[in-house]
Amino acid sequence: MEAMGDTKERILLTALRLFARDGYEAVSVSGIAGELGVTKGALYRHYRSKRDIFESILARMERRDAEQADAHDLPEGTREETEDAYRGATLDDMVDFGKTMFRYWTEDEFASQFRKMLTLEQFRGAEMGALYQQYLGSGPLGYMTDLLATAGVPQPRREAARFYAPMFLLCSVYDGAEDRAAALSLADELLEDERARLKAITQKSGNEG
Amino acid sequence: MEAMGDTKERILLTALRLFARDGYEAVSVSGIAGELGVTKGALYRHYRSKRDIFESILARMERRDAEQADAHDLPEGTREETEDAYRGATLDDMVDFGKTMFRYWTEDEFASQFRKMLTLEQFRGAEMGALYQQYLGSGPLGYMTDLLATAGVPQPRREAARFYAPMFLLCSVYDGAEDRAAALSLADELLEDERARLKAITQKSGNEG
DNA sequence: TGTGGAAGTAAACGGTCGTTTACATTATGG
DNA sequence: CCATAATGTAAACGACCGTTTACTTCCACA
Repeated sequence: MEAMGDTKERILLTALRLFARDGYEAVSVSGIAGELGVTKGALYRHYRSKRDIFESILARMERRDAEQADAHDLPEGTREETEDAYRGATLDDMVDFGKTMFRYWTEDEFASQFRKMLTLEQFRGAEMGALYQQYLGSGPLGYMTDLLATAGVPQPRREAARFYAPMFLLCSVYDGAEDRAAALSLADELLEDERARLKAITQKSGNEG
Repeated sequence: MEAMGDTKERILLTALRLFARDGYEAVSVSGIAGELGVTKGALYRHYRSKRDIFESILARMERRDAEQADAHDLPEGTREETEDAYRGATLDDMVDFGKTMFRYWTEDEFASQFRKMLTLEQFRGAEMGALYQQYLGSGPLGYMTDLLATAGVPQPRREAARFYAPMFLLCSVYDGAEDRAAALSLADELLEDERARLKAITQKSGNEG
Protein backbone atom coordinates (compact mmCIF):
# COMPACT_ATOMS: atom_id res chain seq x y z
CA MET A 1 0.00 0.00 0.00
CA GLU A 2 0.89 3.69 0.14
CA ALA A 3 2.18 3.68 -3.41
CA MET A 4 0.84 6.96 -4.78
CA GLY A 5 1.62 10.30 -3.13
CA ASP A 6 2.41 11.98 -6.41
CA THR A 7 -0.91 12.10 -8.22
CA LYS A 8 -2.81 13.58 -5.31
CA GLU A 9 -0.23 16.33 -5.11
CA ARG A 10 -0.37 17.03 -8.83
CA ILE A 11 -4.16 17.31 -8.63
CA LEU A 12 -3.91 19.85 -5.83
CA LEU A 13 -1.33 21.99 -7.64
CA THR A 14 -3.15 21.87 -10.96
CA ALA A 15 -6.46 22.75 -9.33
CA LEU A 16 -4.85 25.67 -7.52
CA ARG A 17 -3.38 26.95 -10.77
CA LEU A 18 -6.78 26.87 -12.45
CA PHE A 19 -8.67 28.26 -9.44
CA ALA A 20 -6.20 31.16 -9.35
CA ARG A 21 -6.83 31.99 -12.99
CA ASP A 22 -10.56 31.41 -13.39
CA GLY A 23 -12.08 31.15 -9.93
CA TYR A 24 -13.49 28.09 -8.21
CA GLU A 25 -16.88 27.94 -9.94
CA ALA A 26 -15.46 28.51 -13.41
CA VAL A 27 -13.13 25.52 -13.14
CA SER A 28 -14.62 22.12 -13.94
CA VAL A 29 -13.53 18.77 -12.57
CA SER A 30 -13.13 17.62 -16.17
CA GLY A 31 -10.87 20.60 -16.79
CA ILE A 32 -8.57 19.72 -13.92
CA ALA A 33 -8.42 16.09 -15.02
CA GLY A 34 -7.80 17.13 -18.63
CA GLU A 35 -4.78 19.22 -17.59
CA LEU A 36 -3.37 16.15 -15.87
CA GLY A 37 -4.08 13.84 -18.82
CA VAL A 38 -6.47 11.62 -16.88
CA THR A 39 -10.23 11.24 -16.71
CA LYS A 40 -12.22 12.94 -14.03
CA GLY A 41 -13.13 9.66 -12.40
CA ALA A 42 -9.51 9.33 -11.32
CA LEU A 43 -9.78 12.52 -9.26
CA TYR A 44 -12.45 10.95 -7.09
CA ARG A 45 -9.99 8.26 -5.99
CA HIS A 46 -8.03 11.00 -4.22
CA TYR A 47 -10.63 13.60 -3.26
CA ARG A 48 -14.20 13.16 -2.16
CA SER A 49 -15.44 16.16 -4.13
CA LYS A 50 -14.38 19.32 -5.92
CA ARG A 51 -14.94 21.26 -2.72
CA ASP A 52 -12.62 18.81 -0.96
CA ILE A 53 -9.79 19.79 -3.31
CA PHE A 54 -10.43 23.44 -2.55
CA GLU A 55 -10.39 22.88 1.19
CA SER A 56 -7.20 20.84 0.92
CA ILE A 57 -5.60 23.88 -0.71
CA LEU A 58 -6.74 26.06 2.19
CA ALA A 59 -5.32 23.54 4.67
CA ARG A 60 -2.04 23.37 2.76
CA MET A 61 -1.67 27.13 2.86
CA GLU A 62 -2.40 27.17 6.56
CA ARG A 63 0.36 24.61 7.13
CA ARG A 64 2.83 26.53 4.95
CA ASP A 65 1.97 29.75 6.75
CA ALA A 66 2.57 28.20 10.16
CA GLU A 67 5.93 26.84 9.03
CA GLN A 68 7.04 30.22 7.70
CA ALA A 69 5.88 31.91 10.89
CA ASP A 70 8.18 29.59 12.83
CA ALA A 71 11.18 30.33 10.61
CA HIS A 72 10.68 34.09 10.84
CA ASP A 73 10.22 34.54 14.54
CA LEU A 74 9.27 38.15 14.94
CA PRO A 75 9.09 38.98 18.64
CA GLU A 76 5.84 38.91 20.52
CA GLY A 77 7.64 41.73 22.27
CA THR A 78 6.36 43.30 25.44
CA ARG A 79 5.85 47.03 25.31
CA GLU A 80 8.05 47.33 28.38
CA GLU A 81 11.43 47.23 26.64
CA THR A 82 11.44 50.68 25.09
CA GLU A 83 15.14 51.33 24.74
CA ASP A 84 16.11 52.80 21.38
CA ALA A 85 18.32 49.87 20.44
CA TYR A 86 15.41 47.46 20.75
CA ARG A 87 13.23 49.85 18.80
CA GLY A 88 15.74 50.00 15.98
CA ALA A 89 16.15 46.24 15.88
CA THR A 90 12.38 45.74 15.69
CA LEU A 91 12.11 48.20 12.82
CA ASP A 92 14.93 46.46 10.95
CA ASP A 93 13.14 43.17 11.46
CA MET A 94 9.99 44.71 10.10
CA VAL A 95 11.63 45.93 6.92
CA ASP A 96 13.27 42.55 6.34
CA PHE A 97 9.97 40.87 7.05
CA GLY A 98 8.30 43.16 4.53
CA LYS A 99 10.79 42.31 1.81
CA THR A 100 10.51 38.60 2.49
CA MET A 101 6.75 38.79 2.55
CA PHE A 102 6.55 40.64 -0.74
CA ARG A 103 8.81 38.12 -2.46
CA TYR A 104 6.79 35.30 -0.93
CA TRP A 105 3.45 36.54 -2.29
CA THR A 106 4.85 37.29 -5.74
CA GLU A 107 7.64 34.83 -6.54
CA ASP A 108 6.73 31.73 -4.55
CA GLU A 109 4.53 29.84 -6.97
CA PHE A 110 2.16 28.31 -4.45
CA ALA A 111 1.74 31.49 -2.43
CA SER A 112 1.29 33.63 -5.53
CA GLN A 113 -1.41 31.38 -6.91
CA PHE A 114 -3.07 31.10 -3.52
CA ARG A 115 -3.14 34.87 -3.25
CA LYS A 116 -4.80 35.14 -6.64
CA MET A 117 -7.32 32.45 -5.76
CA LEU A 118 -8.24 34.23 -2.53
CA THR A 119 -8.56 37.46 -4.45
CA LEU A 120 -11.13 35.84 -6.74
CA GLU A 121 -13.09 34.22 -3.92
CA GLN A 122 -13.05 37.03 -1.37
CA PHE A 123 -16.63 38.20 -1.95
CA ARG A 124 -18.22 34.74 -1.84
CA GLY A 125 -19.52 34.62 1.66
CA ALA A 126 -18.21 35.83 5.00
CA GLU A 127 -15.76 32.96 5.42
CA MET A 128 -13.78 33.68 2.28
CA GLY A 129 -13.87 37.39 3.00
CA ALA A 130 -12.41 36.77 6.45
CA LEU A 131 -9.66 34.57 4.98
CA TYR A 132 -8.75 37.22 2.43
CA GLN A 133 -8.55 39.91 5.08
CA GLN A 134 -6.57 37.62 7.38
CA TYR A 135 -3.93 36.74 4.79
CA LEU A 136 -3.75 39.90 2.70
CA GLY A 137 -5.85 42.72 4.13
CA SER A 138 -6.49 43.83 7.66
CA GLY A 139 -4.49 40.86 8.97
CA PRO A 140 -1.00 42.00 7.96
CA LEU A 141 -2.09 45.59 8.50
CA GLY A 142 -3.09 44.93 12.09
CA TYR A 143 0.02 42.85 12.70
CA MET A 144 2.27 45.64 11.53
CA THR A 145 0.27 48.16 13.53
CA ASP A 146 1.05 46.15 16.66
CA LEU A 147 4.74 45.88 15.76
CA LEU A 148 5.01 49.61 15.22
CA ALA A 149 3.19 50.33 18.45
CA THR A 150 5.63 48.03 20.24
CA ALA A 151 8.55 49.81 18.61
CA GLY A 152 7.23 53.10 19.95
CA VAL A 153 6.23 54.62 16.65
CA PRO A 154 3.54 57.28 17.10
CA GLN A 155 0.27 56.83 15.17
CA PRO A 156 1.10 53.21 14.46
CA ARG A 157 -2.00 52.43 12.40
CA ARG A 158 -1.33 55.27 10.01
CA GLU A 159 2.30 54.29 9.69
CA ALA A 160 1.40 50.63 9.22
CA ALA A 161 -0.86 51.58 6.32
CA ARG A 162 1.98 53.62 4.82
CA PHE A 163 4.35 50.70 5.26
CA TYR A 164 2.18 47.87 4.01
CA ALA A 165 0.19 49.63 1.29
CA PRO A 166 2.97 49.81 -1.34
CA MET A 167 3.62 46.09 -1.02
CA PHE A 168 -0.08 45.40 -1.38
CA LEU A 169 -0.36 47.61 -4.45
CA LEU A 170 2.78 46.32 -6.08
CA CYS A 171 1.58 42.74 -5.73
CA SER A 172 -1.31 43.59 -8.04
CA VAL A 173 0.83 45.63 -10.40
CA TYR A 174 3.39 42.81 -10.44
CA ASP A 175 0.72 40.40 -11.61
CA GLY A 176 -0.05 42.49 -14.68
CA ALA A 177 3.42 43.84 -15.35
CA GLU A 178 5.71 42.96 -18.20
CA ASP A 179 8.76 44.09 -16.23
CA ARG A 180 8.41 42.32 -12.91
CA ALA A 181 11.94 43.07 -11.81
CA ALA A 182 11.07 46.76 -11.85
CA ALA A 183 8.14 46.19 -9.51
CA LEU A 184 10.39 44.17 -7.23
CA SER A 185 13.12 46.78 -7.01
CA LEU A 186 10.55 49.54 -6.56
CA ALA A 187 9.15 47.62 -3.59
CA ASP A 188 12.64 47.34 -2.10
CA GLU A 189 13.34 51.04 -2.56
CA LEU A 190 10.08 52.01 -0.89
CA LEU A 191 10.77 49.74 2.07
CA GLU A 192 14.29 51.14 2.46
CA ASP A 193 12.85 54.65 2.53
CA GLU A 194 10.40 53.53 5.20
CA ARG A 195 13.20 52.12 7.29
CA ALA A 196 14.93 55.48 7.44
CA ARG A 197 11.73 57.46 7.94
CA LEU A 198 10.40 55.23 10.73
CA LYS A 199 13.73 55.30 12.54
CA ALA A 200 13.77 59.07 12.37
CA ILE A 201 10.23 59.31 13.75
CA THR A 202 10.97 56.83 16.52
CA GLN A 203 14.22 58.53 17.51
CA LYS A 204 12.47 61.88 17.77
CA SER A 205 9.60 60.47 19.79
CA GLY A 206 12.00 58.51 22.02
CA ASN A 207 14.07 61.60 22.86
CA GLU A 208 10.97 63.56 23.65
CA GLY A 209 9.35 61.02 26.00
CA MET B 1 -43.04 52.58 -28.87
CA GLU B 2 -40.20 53.15 -26.42
CA ALA B 3 -42.27 52.05 -23.46
CA MET B 4 -39.82 50.09 -21.33
CA GLY B 5 -36.44 51.57 -20.35
CA ASP B 6 -36.69 50.37 -16.79
CA THR B 7 -36.39 46.61 -17.07
CA LYS B 8 -33.24 46.68 -19.16
CA GLU B 9 -31.61 48.91 -16.58
CA ARG B 10 -32.68 46.70 -13.70
CA ILE B 11 -31.20 43.68 -15.49
CA LEU B 12 -27.87 45.45 -15.89
CA LEU B 13 -27.68 46.57 -12.27
CA THR B 14 -28.75 43.19 -10.90
CA ALA B 15 -26.26 41.36 -13.11
CA LEU B 16 -23.48 43.71 -11.98
CA ARG B 17 -24.35 43.10 -8.35
CA LEU B 18 -24.15 39.33 -8.82
CA PHE B 19 -21.04 39.45 -11.03
CA ALA B 20 -19.33 41.54 -8.34
CA ARG B 21 -20.13 38.98 -5.68
CA ASP B 22 -19.64 35.65 -7.46
CA GLY B 23 -17.81 36.33 -10.72
CA TYR B 24 -19.15 36.16 -14.25
CA GLU B 25 -19.02 32.38 -14.74
CA ALA B 26 -20.56 31.60 -11.36
CA VAL B 27 -23.65 33.70 -12.10
CA SER B 28 -26.39 32.03 -14.14
CA VAL B 29 -28.91 33.72 -16.39
CA SER B 30 -31.63 32.03 -14.36
CA GLY B 31 -30.11 33.53 -11.23
CA ILE B 32 -30.24 37.05 -12.60
CA ALA B 33 -33.82 36.56 -13.75
CA GLY B 34 -34.77 35.05 -10.40
CA GLU B 35 -33.48 38.09 -8.54
CA LEU B 36 -35.70 40.25 -10.74
CA GLY B 37 -38.74 38.02 -10.30
CA VAL B 38 -39.01 37.15 -13.99
CA THR B 39 -38.10 34.13 -16.10
CA LYS B 40 -34.83 34.00 -17.95
CA GLY B 41 -36.58 34.17 -21.32
CA ALA B 42 -37.46 37.76 -20.51
CA LEU B 43 -33.78 38.71 -20.32
CA TYR B 44 -33.30 37.74 -23.94
CA ARG B 45 -35.81 40.42 -25.00
CA HIS B 46 -33.30 43.01 -23.80
CA TYR B 47 -29.90 41.39 -24.28
CA ARG B 48 -28.66 39.05 -26.98
CA SER B 49 -26.66 36.91 -24.54
CA LYS B 50 -25.18 36.75 -21.07
CA ARG B 51 -21.92 38.09 -22.50
CA ASP B 52 -23.88 41.01 -23.95
CA ILE B 53 -24.98 42.02 -20.45
CA PHE B 54 -21.38 41.89 -19.27
CA GLU B 55 -20.16 44.03 -22.15
CA SER B 56 -22.97 46.52 -21.56
CA ILE B 57 -21.65 46.91 -18.03
CA LEU B 58 -18.16 47.59 -19.36
CA ALA B 59 -19.57 50.16 -21.80
CA ARG B 60 -21.57 51.81 -19.03
CA MET B 61 -18.49 52.14 -16.85
CA GLU B 62 -16.54 53.60 -19.76
CA ARG B 63 -19.26 56.23 -20.23
CA ARG B 64 -19.38 57.03 -16.52
CA ASP B 65 -15.62 57.32 -16.42
CA ALA B 66 -15.53 59.72 -19.33
CA GLU B 67 -18.21 61.89 -17.71
CA GLN B 68 -16.30 62.05 -14.43
CA ALA B 69 -13.09 62.86 -16.26
CA ASP B 70 -14.83 65.86 -17.81
CA ALA B 71 -16.12 67.13 -14.47
CA HIS B 72 -12.72 66.81 -12.80
CA ASP B 73 -10.50 68.49 -15.37
CA LEU B 74 -7.02 67.86 -14.14
CA PRO B 75 -4.56 69.73 -16.34
CA GLU B 76 -2.79 68.07 -19.23
CA GLY B 77 -0.18 70.47 -18.01
CA THR B 78 2.97 71.21 -19.93
CA ARG B 79 6.19 70.69 -18.04
CA GLU B 80 7.19 74.23 -19.00
CA GLU B 81 5.32 76.08 -16.25
CA THR B 82 7.50 75.20 -13.31
CA GLU B 83 6.80 78.11 -10.99
CA ASP B 84 6.19 77.04 -7.41
CA ALA B 85 2.63 78.38 -7.34
CA TYR B 86 1.65 76.16 -10.22
CA ARG B 87 3.37 73.22 -8.58
CA GLY B 88 1.47 73.76 -5.35
CA ALA B 89 -1.84 74.09 -7.18
CA THR B 90 -1.22 70.84 -9.05
CA LEU B 91 -0.42 69.02 -5.82
CA ASP B 92 -3.58 70.36 -4.19
CA ASP B 93 -5.57 69.15 -7.17
CA MET B 94 -3.95 65.74 -6.82
CA VAL B 95 -4.91 65.37 -3.18
CA ASP B 96 -8.49 66.43 -3.89
CA PHE B 97 -8.58 64.07 -6.82
CA GLY B 98 -7.31 61.28 -4.60
CA LYS B 99 -10.02 61.86 -2.00
CA THR B 100 -12.73 62.02 -4.64
CA MET B 101 -11.41 58.92 -6.33
CA PHE B 102 -11.34 56.92 -3.12
CA ARG B 103 -14.90 57.85 -2.27
CA TYR B 104 -15.94 57.03 -5.81
CA TRP B 105 -14.54 53.49 -5.75
CA THR B 106 -15.89 52.74 -2.29
CA GLU B 107 -19.18 54.61 -1.78
CA ASP B 108 -20.58 54.97 -5.30
CA GLU B 109 -22.59 51.80 -5.66
CA PHE B 110 -22.01 51.21 -9.36
CA ALA B 111 -18.31 52.00 -9.22
CA SER B 112 -17.78 49.89 -6.12
CA GLN B 113 -19.48 46.88 -7.66
CA PHE B 114 -17.66 47.39 -10.92
CA ARG B 115 -14.36 47.48 -9.07
CA LYS B 116 -15.19 44.21 -7.35
CA MET B 117 -16.26 42.61 -10.62
CA LEU B 118 -13.01 43.65 -12.30
CA THR B 119 -11.10 42.30 -9.34
CA LEU B 120 -12.73 38.91 -9.85
CA GLU B 121 -12.18 38.84 -13.61
CA GLN B 122 -8.67 40.29 -13.79
CA PHE B 123 -6.89 36.98 -14.41
CA ARG B 124 -9.24 35.74 -17.12
CA GLY B 125 -7.34 36.61 -20.25
CA ALA B 126 -5.22 39.56 -21.29
CA GLU B 127 -8.15 41.83 -22.03
CA MET B 128 -9.60 41.72 -18.51
CA GLY B 129 -6.13 42.02 -17.02
CA ALA B 130 -5.51 45.15 -19.05
CA LEU B 131 -8.86 46.64 -17.97
CA TYR B 132 -8.10 45.96 -14.32
CA GLN B 133 -4.69 47.57 -14.58
CA GLN B 134 -6.15 50.51 -16.51
CA TYR B 135 -8.88 51.29 -13.97
CA LEU B 136 -7.24 50.26 -10.70
CA GLY B 137 -3.59 49.28 -11.12
CA SER B 138 -0.85 50.71 -13.26
CA GLY B 139 -3.35 53.12 -14.88
CA PRO B 140 -3.90 55.45 -11.91
CA LEU B 141 -0.32 54.82 -10.83
CA GLY B 142 1.09 55.98 -14.15
CA TYR B 143 -1.32 58.90 -14.27
CA MET B 144 -0.19 60.12 -10.88
CA THR B 145 3.43 59.55 -11.82
CA ASP B 146 2.95 61.95 -14.73
CA LEU B 147 1.21 64.51 -12.55
CA LEU B 148 3.99 64.43 -9.97
CA ALA B 149 6.64 64.70 -12.70
CA THR B 150 4.80 67.72 -14.07
CA ALA B 151 4.66 69.26 -10.61
CA GLY B 152 8.42 68.87 -10.37
CA VAL B 153 8.48 66.20 -7.69
CA PRO B 154 11.70 64.17 -7.77
CA GLN B 155 11.44 60.39 -8.20
CA PRO B 156 7.82 60.72 -9.30
CA ARG B 157 7.16 56.98 -9.73
CA ARG B 158 8.22 56.21 -6.19
CA GLU B 159 6.16 59.08 -4.83
CA ALA B 160 3.18 58.09 -6.93
CA ALA B 161 3.30 54.60 -5.44
CA ARG B 162 3.44 56.14 -1.97
CA PHE B 163 0.51 58.37 -2.78
CA TYR B 164 -1.77 55.88 -4.48
CA ALA B 165 -0.97 52.71 -2.53
CA PRO B 166 -2.87 53.56 0.67
CA MET B 167 -6.02 54.30 -1.31
CA PHE B 168 -5.64 51.02 -3.14
CA LEU B 169 -5.13 49.07 0.08
CA LEU B 170 -7.90 50.81 1.96
CA CYS B 171 -10.36 50.01 -0.82
CA SER B 172 -9.85 46.33 -0.09
CA VAL B 173 -9.89 46.80 3.67
CA TYR B 174 -13.02 48.92 3.33
CA ASP B 175 -14.77 46.04 1.57
CA GLY B 176 -14.23 43.70 4.50
CA ALA B 177 -14.46 46.22 7.32
CA GLU B 178 -17.21 46.56 9.88
CA ASP B 179 -16.26 50.18 10.56
CA ARG B 180 -16.08 51.73 7.11
CA ALA B 181 -16.02 55.28 8.40
CA ALA B 182 -12.68 54.52 10.05
CA ALA B 183 -11.20 53.38 6.73
CA LEU B 184 -12.53 56.52 5.08
CA SER B 185 -11.07 58.91 7.64
CA LEU B 186 -7.77 57.02 7.65
CA ALA B 187 -7.57 57.50 3.89
CA ASP B 188 -8.19 61.22 4.31
CA GLU B 189 -5.51 61.52 6.98
CA LEU B 190 -2.94 59.75 4.86
CA LEU B 191 -3.70 61.95 1.88
CA GLU B 192 -3.41 65.09 3.99
CA ASP B 193 -0.01 63.94 5.21
CA GLU B 194 1.04 63.36 1.61
CA ARG B 195 -0.04 66.86 0.65
CA ALA B 196 2.33 68.37 3.21
CA ARG B 197 5.16 65.96 2.48
CA LEU B 198 4.99 66.41 -1.30
CA LYS B 199 4.88 70.19 -1.00
CA ALA B 200 7.96 70.11 1.22
CA ILE B 201 9.86 67.92 -1.24
CA THR B 202 8.86 70.07 -4.19
CA GLN B 203 9.74 73.31 -2.46
CA LYS B 204 13.17 71.97 -1.58
CA SER B 205 13.81 70.68 -5.09
CA GLY B 206 12.47 73.94 -6.62
CA ASN B 207 14.80 76.10 -4.52
CA GLU B 208 17.76 73.96 -5.41
CA GLY B 209 17.19 73.91 -9.24
C1' DT C 1 -62.22 49.26 -32.22
C1' DG C 2 -59.06 46.55 -34.17
C1' DT C 3 -53.97 45.66 -35.03
C1' DG C 4 -49.09 45.29 -34.46
C1' DG C 5 -45.33 45.10 -31.82
C1' DA C 6 -43.17 44.90 -27.32
C1' DA C 7 -42.79 42.15 -22.93
C1' DG C 8 -43.04 37.99 -20.58
C1' DT C 9 -43.99 32.75 -19.89
C1' DA C 10 -43.29 27.91 -20.38
C1' DA C 11 -41.09 24.37 -22.45
C1' DA C 12 -37.64 22.33 -24.93
C1' DC C 13 -32.84 22.04 -27.04
C1' DG C 14 -28.05 20.18 -26.87
C1' DG C 15 -24.32 20.45 -23.81
C1' DT C 16 -21.75 20.40 -19.59
C1' DC C 17 -21.79 20.14 -14.66
C1' DG C 18 -20.39 17.24 -10.29
C1' DT C 19 -20.84 12.70 -8.90
C1' DT C 20 -21.51 7.60 -8.94
C1' DT C 21 -21.16 3.10 -10.75
C1' DA C 22 -19.24 -1.00 -12.96
C1' DC C 23 -15.37 -2.68 -14.80
C1' DA C 24 -10.17 -3.02 -16.28
C1' DT C 25 -5.46 -2.64 -15.10
C1' DT C 26 -1.53 -2.71 -12.28
C1' DA C 27 1.44 -3.60 -8.43
C1' DT C 28 2.52 -5.67 -4.17
C1' DG C 29 3.03 -8.59 -0.05
C1' DG C 30 2.15 -13.31 2.17
C1' DC D 1 1.45 -17.36 -7.56
C1' DC D 2 -2.33 -15.52 -6.29
C1' DA D 3 -5.49 -12.55 -3.42
C1' DT D 4 -5.99 -7.88 -2.67
C1' DA D 5 -5.96 -3.27 -2.68
C1' DA D 6 -4.74 0.86 -5.31
C1' DT D 7 -5.44 3.31 -9.46
C1' DG D 8 -7.60 4.47 -13.61
C1' DT D 9 -11.32 4.24 -17.54
C1' DA D 10 -15.85 4.55 -19.62
C1' DA D 11 -20.41 5.30 -19.19
C1' DA D 12 -24.32 6.83 -17.07
C1' DC D 13 -27.00 9.79 -13.68
C1' DG D 14 -29.93 13.85 -12.68
C1' DA D 15 -29.38 18.74 -12.52
C1' DC D 16 -28.43 22.91 -14.42
C1' DC D 17 -26.23 25.66 -18.13
C1' DG D 18 -27.06 29.36 -22.07
C1' DT D 19 -30.09 29.81 -25.74
C1' DT D 20 -34.21 29.28 -28.86
C1' DT D 21 -38.92 28.61 -29.88
C1' DA D 22 -43.92 28.94 -29.64
C1' DC D 23 -47.40 31.00 -27.36
C1' DT D 24 -49.74 34.50 -24.40
C1' DT D 25 -50.64 39.13 -22.61
C1' DC D 26 -51.16 43.82 -23.06
C1' DC D 27 -51.07 48.42 -24.38
C1' DA D 28 -50.22 52.25 -27.84
C1' DC D 29 -52.08 54.15 -31.80
C1' DA D 30 -54.52 54.61 -36.51
